[in-house]
Amino acid sequence: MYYLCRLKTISKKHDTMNLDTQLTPVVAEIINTLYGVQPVPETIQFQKTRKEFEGDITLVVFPFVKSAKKSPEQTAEMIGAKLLNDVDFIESYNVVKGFLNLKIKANYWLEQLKAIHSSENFGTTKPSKNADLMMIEYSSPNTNKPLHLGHIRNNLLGYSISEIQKANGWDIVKTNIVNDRGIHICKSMLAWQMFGNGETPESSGMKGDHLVGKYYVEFDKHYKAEIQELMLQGLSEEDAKKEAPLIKQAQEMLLKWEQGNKEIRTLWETMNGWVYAGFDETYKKLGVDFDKIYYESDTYTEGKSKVEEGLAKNIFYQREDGSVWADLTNDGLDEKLLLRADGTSVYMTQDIGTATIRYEEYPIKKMVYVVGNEQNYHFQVLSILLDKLGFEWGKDLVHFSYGMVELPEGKMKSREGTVVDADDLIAEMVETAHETSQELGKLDGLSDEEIENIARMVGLGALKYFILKVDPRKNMTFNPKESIDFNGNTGPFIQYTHARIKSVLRKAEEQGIDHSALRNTQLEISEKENYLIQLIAEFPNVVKQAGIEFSPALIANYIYDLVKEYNQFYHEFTILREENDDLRNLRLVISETIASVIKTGMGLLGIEVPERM
RNA sequence: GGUCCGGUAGCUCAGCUGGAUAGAGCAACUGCCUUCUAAGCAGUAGGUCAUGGGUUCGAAUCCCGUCCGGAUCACCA
Repeated sequence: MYYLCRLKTISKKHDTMNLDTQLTPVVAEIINTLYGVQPVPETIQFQKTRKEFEGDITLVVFPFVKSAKKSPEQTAEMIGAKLLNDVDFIESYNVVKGFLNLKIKANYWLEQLKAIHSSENFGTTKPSKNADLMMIEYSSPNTNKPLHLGHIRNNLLGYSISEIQKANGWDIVKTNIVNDRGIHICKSMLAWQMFGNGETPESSGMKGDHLVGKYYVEFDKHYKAEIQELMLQGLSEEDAKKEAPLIKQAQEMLLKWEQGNKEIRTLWETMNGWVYAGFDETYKKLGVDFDKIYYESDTYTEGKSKVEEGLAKNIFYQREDGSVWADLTNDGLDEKLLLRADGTSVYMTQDIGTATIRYEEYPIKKMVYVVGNEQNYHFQVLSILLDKLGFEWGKDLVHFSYGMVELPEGKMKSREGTVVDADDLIAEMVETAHETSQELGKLDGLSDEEIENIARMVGLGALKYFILKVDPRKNMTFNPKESIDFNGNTGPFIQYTHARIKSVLRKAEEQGIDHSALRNTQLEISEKENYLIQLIAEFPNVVKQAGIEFSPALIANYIYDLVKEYNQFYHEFTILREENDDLRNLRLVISETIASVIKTGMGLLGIEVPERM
């Protein structure tokens, strides 16, 4: 098992499509010819030429100066001359210190563009019929309170990484394990029984998950009061927490639930039903979904039997009180409880059960858990336990461990009411998007329905992009007042660029311009156009890298770079008014290809892009 | 205390498998709409890459120490 934060990758980040794989063997051959040594493949490193120098791709020659027994400049010069001679698409080279900058012929890039423009699903690999299956678990809510900002990050990451892996040829099953049982669920049930007066989502007009959450808070309030009372009577805080009537009643309720008490089960089903309806609404608004949902109430007993199996095989041991433990001291960890003395299961037991069932139901090649980094230890243990139990996939499970979302004043705390509610946040974003487009007068003349839809896309785009552009492993700060912007490195900026391109393309169509094929690939093109094509050509590598690193942020940052470059181009060049038809068509093809990369890339983040805004 | 993660502009973040003068956005200031959408573009200003060593031709990037922050080490989930 590994944390993604430790994942090392092999491929380079900024390589250009095919180019460095094409050139690497040539360089190896040249080094061999010139200096009589076979270079280690890793020492042949290409990078994108920095903007301040002339060229498209740069070979770092420092690794070869020893075997060349020459200065870096001389070495670079020799290799450059040979490359120019041997490779037909190299136009020229120049040497700066130990850097050999190669300029590639424009024609090479134009041919690339032509191929990209006429290809379908550029940048993504469709899963083949016998593709390996990756199961991705995300969301995994408790059914006692509504979703909040932390869940939003989880959901967006889970959904996006599923799309990204799909684009890398995996067969994906998105799954959700709903934590629908346990003492915390009983707390809200009990509070509702005692103080609810039969309130329902219908009678109160409240969303089901919010209603149940309200009673969870209610429980806590009364529970705390009872603890205070008992402490005044002289009990220690610890004892008071154990002896409070409410907690005892909740435990009693849990016991009844486990025994299948009809009344309790009915209440449980009713209240969970409210919560599910509420969650479905939030998921839908957020645009995330699942292929298969598991419920812990269905899987926890399977965990128990697996643990008992392990006990029988002496993998685990039992204490005098009857509790079952795993001794992980040989793995550098502690001892871990798996079954309580009364035979009830804990979190770990349930995860073992769920994993077992999943592997029975699906031919899983890779199992991914999208869960916060606060549970790193848990997954380390889970991996070892599954391995000990004889599951071959145990040690290979992936914990996609992501950082917490913090507010400017620190961690979100439900007890202090500083939690940012998911539904509220989404509504606010859409509302702001709506106001902004009205202020800008961009949507005049569109139907109310269209305006609503665009506001929804833009508001959600802002939120999603804001969260996904950050490296998932890192904690991030979310300032509700300031964080969400519609300018600069934001979702709306990218969506805007897409809409802008679409507008140009519509006008081209109105004028009857046919740019369906890039006919002339022998054009003189500007540096900006050249660079845009190179950026476009990098897209497939970015998708691949994002898959290897499990990082939607790579996609987000790439699209931003692309869009920023495009806007400069858009400002500097005319497209439709260009008098040279070939050049005009080239610019249309570049624009259209970029619009399509934006759409695909944003799609990998779960963000829609409008045709106009 | 043990283990793990992080510290880059005032703020939010890129860059980190070692490569050229560390980049964006926000906030501040200055320009650019009679021309394909100004949610845009151009510019000014802003840095001891926490800190001290080490490895290297070369370190924000790798190694070690220190400081600061966070997570975790539950018969919670």
